[in-house]
Amino acid sequence: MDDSTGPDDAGTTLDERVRAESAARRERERSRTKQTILAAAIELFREAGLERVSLRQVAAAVGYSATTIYNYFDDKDDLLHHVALDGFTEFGERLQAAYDEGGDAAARFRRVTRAYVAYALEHPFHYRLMFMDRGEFLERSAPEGYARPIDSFDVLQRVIRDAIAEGICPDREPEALAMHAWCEVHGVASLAIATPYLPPDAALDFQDVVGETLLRGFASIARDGA
Amino acid sequence: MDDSTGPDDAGTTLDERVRAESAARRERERSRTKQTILAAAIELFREAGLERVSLRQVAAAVGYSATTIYNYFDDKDDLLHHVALDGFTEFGERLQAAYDEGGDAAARFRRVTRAYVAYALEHPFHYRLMFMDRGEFLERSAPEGYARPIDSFDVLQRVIRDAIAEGICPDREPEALAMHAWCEVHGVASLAIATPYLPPDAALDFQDVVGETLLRGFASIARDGA
DNA sequence: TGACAAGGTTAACGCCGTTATGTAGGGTCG
DNA sequence: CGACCCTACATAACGGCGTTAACCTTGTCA
Repeated sequence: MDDSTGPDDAGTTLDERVRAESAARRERERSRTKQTILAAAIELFREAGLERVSLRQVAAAVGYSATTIYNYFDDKDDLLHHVALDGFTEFGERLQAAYDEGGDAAARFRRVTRAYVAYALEHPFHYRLMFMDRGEFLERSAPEGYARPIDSFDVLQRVIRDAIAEGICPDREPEALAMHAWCEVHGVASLAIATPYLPPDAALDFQDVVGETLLRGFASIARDGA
Repeated sequence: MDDSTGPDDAGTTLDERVRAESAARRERERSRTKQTILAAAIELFREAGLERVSLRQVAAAVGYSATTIYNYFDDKDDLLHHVALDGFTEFGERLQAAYDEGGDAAARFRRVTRAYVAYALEHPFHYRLMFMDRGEFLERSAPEGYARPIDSFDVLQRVIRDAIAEGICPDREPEALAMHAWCEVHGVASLAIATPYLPPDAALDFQDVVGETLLRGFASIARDGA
């Protein structure tokens, strides 16, 4: 907003510039501390999930008292939201990367859905937090600098649009079809994570079969109608 | 086991019979109290989920002190396990009822999968506990008198066997195909429960579409091969 | 009668999230 | 320079949690 921090602004006194510089430095310090706390929370969370993340433990990990966390986050929920946002960002990037490898719609579908399940298996605590325990984080507005969680869903939707364009998917609303695909992959991922009957080792191969069957179903409807 | 409580057993003294009767009565009392506690826990849980179920609150609801719960359950986890078992029983019965309405395999598939999602929507806290938060309960051995959780899965498996028999499903291992169907319905159910992007109102209709597509996919593979 | 077990109690421990309160230090300004 | 205030931390405390230990009461039984 205010650009008085520039070194050669006309109409600003030295005093004003010093003050602005100082405010900016404090802002940076503050942001750095916040990142430090968040990093510690994420590390604890990655290791052992929610049970390990208490304000007291996070604070101890960074050498602060527990109440100091409240200087940087509204409450524990806000801190967890930031942990989730960290997950959404990496998750979105991985889906995007899988999409960007190119190929036809079917190839993209296979890679993106596989990447989806792979992420869940590699980061089960994050996946739980984002899509099972605290799904409401999905539509909580993200602070500046964070990927919108919904972006991951956009990747799925683009895959579907490609598939429609290639005629291997019925010409319905892409949102609904993408939601359909989401149910697929989420079903596989979450059962693998949360129940003993779909062992994580087998889940990726299983996803291949499930995904292929969905492609067959879509193609069948696209060809012969509903 | 011991049938000495019968009124006309030869070789038992009056004393023995009185003692046995008394022991049996104590056993009944004990079981009744346990059921009372469990019922209170289930009621609290149905209303507000895990957050509401603390040993202290359950105890208060039945007029005991918190520590008394430990006379009837190992710990909080054991109590929750029993709450889950209650859910597994009703869940299994509803799937079974849907199966029992008859019809061909496709009709049974539609009804059972729809009943699956319907249960999840009606009892979201129970569904969360059973299949999302504490999936390990699925293979924890159930105490006497409780349905084996796995029985619900058996219903799905029977539907698949019927479908294979009718040729609308590829002739693969029924376990894997049932797991496939499980991923389907669990994906729909759990996204509807846990995330804001699949509204519960729409989930049942959505399941119809998803289920139909799976049938198409299975039929396509059964017809043309993988 | 007297030991004993069963079923209940209260007290306490160490966690937890959160709030109220204090304090040390630097920035701002008369 | 000194008064002030705001920021960034700290400590203490509250109520709630699961759980354990210690105690009491009461009915059973040798």
